[in-house]
Amino acid sequence: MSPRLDRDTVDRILDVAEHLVQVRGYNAFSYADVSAALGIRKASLHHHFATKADLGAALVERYRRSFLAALAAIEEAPAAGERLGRYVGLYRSVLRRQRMCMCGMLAADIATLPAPMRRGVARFFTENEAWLARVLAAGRSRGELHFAGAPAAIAAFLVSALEGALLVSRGSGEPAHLDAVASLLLASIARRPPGRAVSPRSGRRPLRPRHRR
Amino acid sequence: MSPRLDRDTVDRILDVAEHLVQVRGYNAFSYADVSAALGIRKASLHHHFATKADLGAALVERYRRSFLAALAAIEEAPAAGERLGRYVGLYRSVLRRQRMCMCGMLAADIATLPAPMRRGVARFFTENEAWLARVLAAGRSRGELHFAGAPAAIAAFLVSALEGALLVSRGSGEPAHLDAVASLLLASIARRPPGRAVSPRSGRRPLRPRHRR
DNA sequence: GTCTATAACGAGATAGAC
DNA sequence: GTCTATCTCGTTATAGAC
Repeated sequence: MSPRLDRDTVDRILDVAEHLVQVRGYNAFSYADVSAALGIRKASLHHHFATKADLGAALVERYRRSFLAALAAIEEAPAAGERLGRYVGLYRSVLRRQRMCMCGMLAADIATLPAPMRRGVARFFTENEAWLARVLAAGRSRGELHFAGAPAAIAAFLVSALEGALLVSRGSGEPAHLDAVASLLLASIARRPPGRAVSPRSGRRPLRPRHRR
Repeated sequence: MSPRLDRDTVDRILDVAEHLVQVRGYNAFSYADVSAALGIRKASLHHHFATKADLGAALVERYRRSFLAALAAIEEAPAAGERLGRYVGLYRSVLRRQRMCMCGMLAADIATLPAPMRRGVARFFTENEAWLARVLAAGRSRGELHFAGAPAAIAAFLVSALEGALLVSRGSGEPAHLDAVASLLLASIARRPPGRAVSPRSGRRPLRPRHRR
């Protein structure tokens, strides 16, 4: 009975566990940590998630779905540039909250994860890249974006750069790292301003902050 | 006495531990793992590294120095393009050996590391980027490379993209990921062919595989 | 659904013989 | 320098009362 309360507890457990994984990694958080944060006993946690592997699998599944939902929300923006800006914003927000992308963190832990978690992590990245590739392809065909090569390759590139920027920002203790990378990424793909004549050096300037005409 | 044998044992311990960290992370390897791999008892390991924190600090220090040495070796190549190619090759080699960059891995674990390790990891990234920035600046001033913006920003960008490519390659189970990213990176910085006139669309093409011309 | 209590194990670390 | 033996603690997990 009382499926409502049950649901809530499960969600609260997942919230805390997700945060812990994003900050400490899968192997450096325990039921005791979740227990302390929630004011609930370890044994009670096992009632909701029998094993840590079960908890981990639920964690990945929820994160993946919620990320996909965020991507779907971004598609409501009509302009490709806006979509990319918001996509990058997802990563900025992760860093602002002093976390790592949960699946990026789990990618580091991959060798130690149970198989269902590994599959979920792989799926997160392939779906993430597939979505990006669609946005890129649509944006280019509408003349809103400018890049050469396969959208899938650029998508892989964007995901790598953003995940890496989160990682290096943590490692170097320099949060501005991500902003520098994000600016370069967006500028290198944004449409060149159409009014601008082709000056000899107009070639490539991956640096300027976006918007601007 | 017998400092020779001592040295060797220390090195073998560090070799095994480094591998374990690159594959499993700092929190998912133990003295028991090293012990088993080396055929030496746990207590003997403690003779060489009193605590895991000591072992970890030595690990970071050695990795950082050895990476710097690899960078110094790369500088023997006179051409900037060649230097960058070899730099990217360092990352390719890590992936080929089915590992993660050790400091990239430790960047994920950063919240759980003892302070000396954290400092070593941060230093690894700043030195790494500083070296790259120098290579980029020199290459551009000699007309061998082509990019806009501060070399330091591009350096941060390259490191992020490569670390991220290693990470995502692991997470997605798709090793080709890194190759795609590496090609895009090198192409976006390589010198534009001088013979080529400035065509209306020559603007920006971060995409095409280098050489050609 | 939550609790207390406890089992079973592996981790990092130490003492002291050889 | 390496060993055996042992300690202490934290971890995942279970049993069974409330």
